[in-house]
Formats: sequence, C-alpha cells, structure tokens
Amino acid sequence: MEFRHLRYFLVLAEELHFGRAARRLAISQPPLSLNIQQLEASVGAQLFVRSSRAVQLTAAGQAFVPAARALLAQAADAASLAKDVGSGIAGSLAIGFAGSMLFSGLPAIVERFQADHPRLRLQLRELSSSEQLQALVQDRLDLGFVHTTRVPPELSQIKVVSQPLLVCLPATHPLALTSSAGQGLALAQLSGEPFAVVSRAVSPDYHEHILTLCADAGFYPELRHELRHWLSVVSLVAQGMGVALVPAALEKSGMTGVVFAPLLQAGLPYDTHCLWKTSRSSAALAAFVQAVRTSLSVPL
Amino acid sequence: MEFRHLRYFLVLAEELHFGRAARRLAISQPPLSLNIQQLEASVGAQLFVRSSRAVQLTAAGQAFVPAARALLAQAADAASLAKDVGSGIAGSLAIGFAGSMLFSGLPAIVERFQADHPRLRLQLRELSSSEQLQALVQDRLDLGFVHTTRVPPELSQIKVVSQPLLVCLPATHPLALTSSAGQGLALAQLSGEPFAVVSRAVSPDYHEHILTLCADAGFYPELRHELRHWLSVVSLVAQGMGVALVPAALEKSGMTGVVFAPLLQAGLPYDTHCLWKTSRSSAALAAFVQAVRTSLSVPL
DNA sequence: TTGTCTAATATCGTTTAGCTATTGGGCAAT
DNA sequence: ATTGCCCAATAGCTAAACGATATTAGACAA
Repeated sequence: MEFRHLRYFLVLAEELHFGRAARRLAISQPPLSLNIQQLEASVGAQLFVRSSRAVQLTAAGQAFVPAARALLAQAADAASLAKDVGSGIAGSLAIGFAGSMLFSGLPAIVERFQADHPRLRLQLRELSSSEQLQALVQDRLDLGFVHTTRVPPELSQIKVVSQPLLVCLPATHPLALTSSAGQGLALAQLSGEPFAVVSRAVSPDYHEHILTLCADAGFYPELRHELRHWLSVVSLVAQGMGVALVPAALEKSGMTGVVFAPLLQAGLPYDTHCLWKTSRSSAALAAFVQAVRTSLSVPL
Repeated sequence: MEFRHLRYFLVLAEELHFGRAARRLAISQPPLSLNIQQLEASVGAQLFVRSSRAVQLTAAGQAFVPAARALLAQAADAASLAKDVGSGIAGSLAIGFAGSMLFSGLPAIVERFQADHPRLRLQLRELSSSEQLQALVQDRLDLGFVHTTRVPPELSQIKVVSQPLLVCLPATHPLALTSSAGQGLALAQLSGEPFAVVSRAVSPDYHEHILTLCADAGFYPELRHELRHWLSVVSLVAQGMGVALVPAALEKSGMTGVVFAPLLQAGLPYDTHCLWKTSRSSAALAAFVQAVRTSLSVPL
C-alpha cells in the first residue's frame, strides 16, 4: 500500500468514474485502473464493483474511505508537527529550577514565553542545583536555573540573577528590634547564633559561601538546622528557632514573622545561572534561552 | 512521503547507525541515506544529526517517531478492517423488521448471529412493511422482515414464518367465556363486533387479508379502530374496546386480559418474508441470510 | 445490428529505487 | 603530527516501477 494508492482511491470513491477521476488526478485512465487493482491486492479485498456502465463502492470500499482519509490527514499532521518541532514552534522543554527562582522572575519568564509559544509545552521541575547539573548532563533536562559556579564544561550558561545574601531574623529577635537592623548588620553580630541552612547535599556552593563569609567575619557559625528548601529555612526562622543568610529573593516570599536585613559588608553576591548543554541544539531551547536573555535586558 | 520512508526511518531511529539499519532492512547503506534525506525534505525538518561518529535523533525526529509508528499501524489496521468487511467478518448490517417479528424468532436469530459474528454491528429498526420495502429499494436497509406478498422484482425473499390468524378477544367477552373459544371460533360469530386493525398505511396486505376472510364468511367487518402497531391492537382489545384478527405470534406477547382462539376454517396463513436486494452482494448480508435459512431448518 | 461509452490490457518510454564503488570527514592510536 | 579506521555521503550504473498512448472487450442504447 502506498500513499498514492490512497489518494487515487479517495478521488475515485468520490467520482465513481475512472475517466473523470483520472482527469482530476492529472493522470490517464489506465494507470488509475492499475493502481486501484494494486490497492485491492494489497488490502486483500475488492473495493469497487466495476461494470462497463457504472462503478460502485463495495462494503469493504465504504469501510476503507474514512480510514484512507484519516491516513492522509495523519501523514500531513505528522509532517507538520515534526516541522514545527524542528523550528521550535511546537514541542516540549523540561526546565529545572532552584526553588528560589520562584521569587526571582521565573514565573514572569515562563508566562511571557508561553504567550509567544503556545504550542511549546514547558515542564517545570523544582530540583536542587546538583540534581539539575546531573540531569542536564544526562539529557533528562533541557535547561536549568541553578545556584552553582562549578559548571561542567559541556554546559553553556547565562548569569540570570545576582543578589546579595540577606540576614534573616525572627521578628522577635533582639537584633531585629534595634534600629540598626534597618540600616544593615555586621555579620559578626550573628556569631554564636544558631544558623539554619540549606543542606549541603542540596546546595554545596551555598555552604562554602556561608563558611567563607563567616570566616572573613572572624567566627565559625553553628550550623544547627539543615533544611532541604529555602522556604523551610525561612519558616524555621519565623518560628524563632534560628537565624539564616538567605538570597534576597526570599524577601518576596511573603512569609510573616521574619525580618530581612542587609549585611554591612556585602560579600560575594549569590548568583543564579541559567544552564543548558551546549551540544543540545533544539530550536525550542534556543528560543527559550533567547527569552531568558530578553528578560534580562527588559525586566518587568 | 512514502510508507517506505517511514519504515526506514523507524529502523534507523532504533539502530542510530546507517549500516546496521540498512542491514536490518536488507538494503545497502547508500539508499538508506538517500531515503532519509528524501523524508527530511518532504517533512521539512532535519530528523537526524549525523556526524561521522554518531547518529542521533533531533527533537523533530523524536516527535516523528510515534507519528510514524501510528501511521504504519493504522495503515495495517485499515487494510485488515477492509479485508474483514469484504469477507463478512466485520461491518454493519441495517435490518428492518415488522414489530410482530419480536415474537416470531427474530431475537433468537439475531442473538445467534451475533455470537458467530461479534464484529458485525447489527442495527435493528422496527418499521412498517411498506417503509421497509421503500428503504430496501433505496439501499437504506440491507435486509427486512416484512408482511407482504407484493415484492418488487429486484428483491430476493425467503418465507420465514407462516402463521394462522387468531381471533383476539377481551377475556371478558361472552365468546371468550364459552367453551367453544378453546376449540376454535367460526369467523361469522364476529359479525357485528367492532374490529381493531392495524392501519392500512402500515400494512395494506393485512387489510385485504381481513376483508377477504370476512367476505368469505359472509359479512363485512366494522373496522372501528385503526392502530399503528400490533401491540396497540392487542392492548385495545384487552381493554374491551373491540376484537381483532392477529398473527399467532402475538399470543406470545405476554399481554393479559385477552384470549386467543383459532379460527375453525383457517384461511390463508399470514406470512412473514425476509427480503433483501438481490444486487446487494455483501458478504455480511450473505452470512445473515444464511443464518436466517439455518434458523428455519434448525429451530430453537 | 451498430454506435457509443467505459474499464481493462498491451506495449513502450521515462523516472526512480537500489546496488557497487568511491570519497570525505572525524576520532583514535601510534 | 600522522596514520589508520569507521561511517555517512556521493557518483555512476542497472533494473524495476510508473505512467502515457494505443487498443481491446464488454455492456447498453438507438
């Protein structure tokens, strides 16, 4: 069975006349007869009853009409889908992100991108930075928003957000009540406080970052609580169980019972990078990277 | 796009190696390369990334894999469906029947036939005899069970049921109470009774039949009530509003309040014919006709 | 019976599908 | 760096297929 057979069959099924059908198909009558015979042979059933006076569909032919139509339509659809996926109009992108990106513009980027690319399915997956790196290398993720500076060489990157770390204190904390909090705190003032941090497994870079900052400030922090998520860290602080150094984005998380204060000596900023495998050259991915770039130059 | 392209594409998408794929396809490597190029050209997107070291699916190619699979499967399904319809295993039959056939074996025939031909959809339509004749000639019906002896010449027929007419009386009717009812009544005893009949439009043959019988018995019946359905006739009799001559099958209708009595001089039997257009040569129809014939020689 | 209409068959030319041989481009081992 | 090897692409050729023209065969109407 060939697509040509199906096209010829459908026209003949409409015209019920070999001569007219052949004319519509811009071929001569004999090859049409032959093609229909071939189709009947490959299907294994007679599709038309021919007399020298009239041509009629058999029951098998009638059953075959919608199937043939569906096949041709589906072939066209398959081709146009593949073409659209090739050109980045359709398809799907698996995008990983560290939880804090929810407060650093990811929703806006995604929403704007979806409006421009309605047929691209975006699958968002909240993952730790290390999980994302692994998934990116293994091609289980198209793109990720990650807190890491150590990046495998096969990945490309854009710095998306660079934010200072803020001190996060319970609203009831003595330091939160002094006027100095509004103007910034010296990190050394936190010496001896119990720290809540995101666990090392989830964000190793953050750990180093904290330890470096504290070492520079002349003390070694007591890392009492380890959480798996930034929001958990803030929640725990809100309940008075410790203090924390958190990315500034968390200020917009809307949690109550906490106070955020800048550091007097701002250390290294806490960066978020957008990463993807360089060798992965899909048009959809390129379009999304472009959207990320645009969102940097044209913020909301 | 040709089916060959799809077959080649799917094997290459599995092997990801032109040489191995070509071997599996029992062709040499160059034509496989060529076919893939042709497919890509007709789709309008690159489906594979070739390096001299590795072959990989592009995003478009990945999207095309399930579509290609579906196309090939659907083509096979379409062919096998058409073949099955051609051989009478699958398809559908529109079957008309006069209401009384519900009590003359139609359910048994249909049930047995369905058990043997589970993929044949039987559409049963209760229609008057004249409606069926029209529908059969116009090809809106494949086969009908009809009370008519006047049959257009292009229809074939089998006599399915030949049943006497019975007198149908209200259970409270004086004639029903006499012992003579059990042994049969003379038609002349009904002279003067109000008759309930099926309307002429629905069953003209029945009308003539009644009038002939009564004329032979020496009276002209008072056709007071005209109903559109045999069950309506019996219901009306059950409510004491008249008497009727009805096919014996109605005795099995299970209606209460009526008494059936044979006629002493049995007139012409009331026949039911199975009709179909002779020129309509579908395997499913032939199988059903065969089932009807079988049900005649092997009754339940 | 003849004339006309229609699908099937016969025969031929052109296109195309596939084969063999070869080229060209990477990666790996030396 | 160089050589060797692997793999896909290209070139050139043969054979099969597809389609065109001419013709035949069958059915209905005049």
